[in-house]
This record gives sequence, structure tokens and C-alpha cells, in this order.
Amino acid sequence: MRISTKGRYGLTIMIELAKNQGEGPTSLKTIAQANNLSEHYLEQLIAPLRNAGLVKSIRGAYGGYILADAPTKITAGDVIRVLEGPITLVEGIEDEEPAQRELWIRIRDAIKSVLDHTTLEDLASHSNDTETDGYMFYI
Amino acid sequence: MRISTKGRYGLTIMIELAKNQGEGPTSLKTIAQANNLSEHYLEQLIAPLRNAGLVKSIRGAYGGYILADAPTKITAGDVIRVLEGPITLVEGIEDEEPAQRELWIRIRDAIKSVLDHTTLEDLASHSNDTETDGYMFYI
DNA sequence: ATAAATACATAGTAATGTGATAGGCATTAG
DNA sequence: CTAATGCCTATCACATTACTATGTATTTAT
Repeated sequence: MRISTKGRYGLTIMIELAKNQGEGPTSLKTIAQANNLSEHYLEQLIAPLRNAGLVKSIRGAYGGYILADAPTKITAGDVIRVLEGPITLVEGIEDEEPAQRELWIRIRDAIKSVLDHTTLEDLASHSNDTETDGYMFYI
Repeated sequence: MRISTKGRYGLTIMIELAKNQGEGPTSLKTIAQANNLSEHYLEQLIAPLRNAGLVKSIRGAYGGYILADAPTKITAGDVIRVLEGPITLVEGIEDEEPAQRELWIRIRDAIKSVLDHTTLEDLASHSNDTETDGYMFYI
């Protein structure tokens, strides 16, 4: 139950685009350098985001990417769903054991609620928070 | 962001033990056959549950496993935590990008709340529900 | 005592996913 | 034209998953 770097880096890209919104295209090179990530790897992550219509690309020199919609209209769920795939908490659809079904449903709903109510604007506006707590990321 | 069969089958074992509570030890063979699972694989899953003190083993013929505590005292979180490891939503502890921190914290808290408030008794008492909806497992 | 049933242990393995790296083609501003 | 950038395909090392295989140790029923 881990969110891979796909989703995390994808969100990083989208947050950067949200911060630069209205200022012309932002290149992946810029984002990669600012976040110390591999530009080539980010290319692979933004391809599905483009195909999903979440970003628009401007090709050629001084090109880059812009958000396809306002930061208030794009949610973390939009991004995570594209990059982490059709997220299945459990795989077996015809689960022979109904005992666990309600548990997964409750967890799914909880995650879904958070993802779909957090917009890129929410995330971009917290970029300057600095408090850190490593344990916070363990369940 | 998927819960593997480790966690699922582990819960299956624990739910079976909860249902048979007070009726002597239940063998893995019985549980494996009832749920159409590999007994050998279940052996590997129950080892950490035993080491964590969630179940007790009775060796020898007509032995098996019993819950180490009442089904009302053991939560889904106890089981999932043991089998899915120290669950990290994200890995980087010293995250350079604080923008996403609050998102992961919210999701973590939501999942944690569900896992820690669902007991084996809750799960065992829903064993006979039969409604099915495949889409329910996608986020 | 013996045989059956069961827990306990270790190793191997095919398939898949992750997190990249490498190289090159296509497009466009200047 | 040239540099900057997007776009595309391939490859790869590593870890994880979901088992399977092959035992050994322990206890009970007979």
C-alpha cells in the first residue's frame, strides 16, 4: 500500500505547473532541475497526463507544458488515478470472501474523499510549509 | 496503492479463526480448503502473525491456530500492519517538496482510522453478506 | 511404537512493476 | 540554421509478489 514515485513526481509536475500558471509554458527541464529529478523519467510520467487531457504541450524551443484547466478544477485524484492506474485496493472482483468487502469499501471511500477534495491550488499554496515529521508517512 | 494477497489472505485466516473462536485450534489445511488457497502459502503468512503475537499455535496432530486475543480486541490494522510491512504511503522522509505532505497525511489518517476501528468481530459477522459490486474496489 | 496430522523452516522461481537510462526524431523560436 | 524543447522507443537492474518444492520437528490417535 504505497504510492510510487509515479504519483508523487506526477503531482510535483502538476504543482509546479499550477504555480507557473498564466506565465507561459514550463519545461520539464526546469521542473526536473528544481526538484532534482530525472528529466527523462518525468517525460514518461507526463505522457499519460497529456493523453488524459490534464496538461497541454507546446512543442519547440522555449516550449513546455501548461495546465489544461484551472488549478482549482484539477484534483489530486485526477493525477493519481492517471499515473497509478485504475487503482485496485484488492484485485479479485468476484471475491469469494465477502467478509472483507466492507473494509475495502470504507478505505476506498476515505481515500477517494481526500483525493477528490484536494485541488492543485490547495497543494500549490502549501509549497512553502516547512514542518517535517518522518513518522507522519507511516500508517 | 494496492493491498496484496498477503494482507487479504492474512485477514482471511484471522477471520476464520475469529469464527471458530472457543472451539479449539483450526488448522491451516481447513482454512486453505475452505477458501481455495495454498496451504503452503498461508504458512508463510501466518508466521509473522505468530511472531507478532496475534495468534497462538498448537503443534502436532489435530493442532492448528487460535487467536491470541478476543476478536473484538484485534483490528484489521493489526493484521495489515504485520503483513504489509511498515506501510509507507511515500518513502522519502526528508521530502524536499512540502506541498504534498498534507495530502499524504490526510490519506494516512483516513486509512488508519478505518483500519484501527474495524475489528475481527466486525469482519467475521459480515461473512454471510452476499452483495457484490466489482466496481466498488476501484478508487 | 507407529503412523498420521500438523506446525515450522528454507530455498527457488516466473511474472510483474519500479525507476530509471540511452538514443534518436520532430517541432519551433530566435 | 541552430539551439531548445517535446516526443518516442528500447533496454535494464532491482525488488516484490505469489506462489511451489522439499524438507524437519512435534504431537496425537490408535
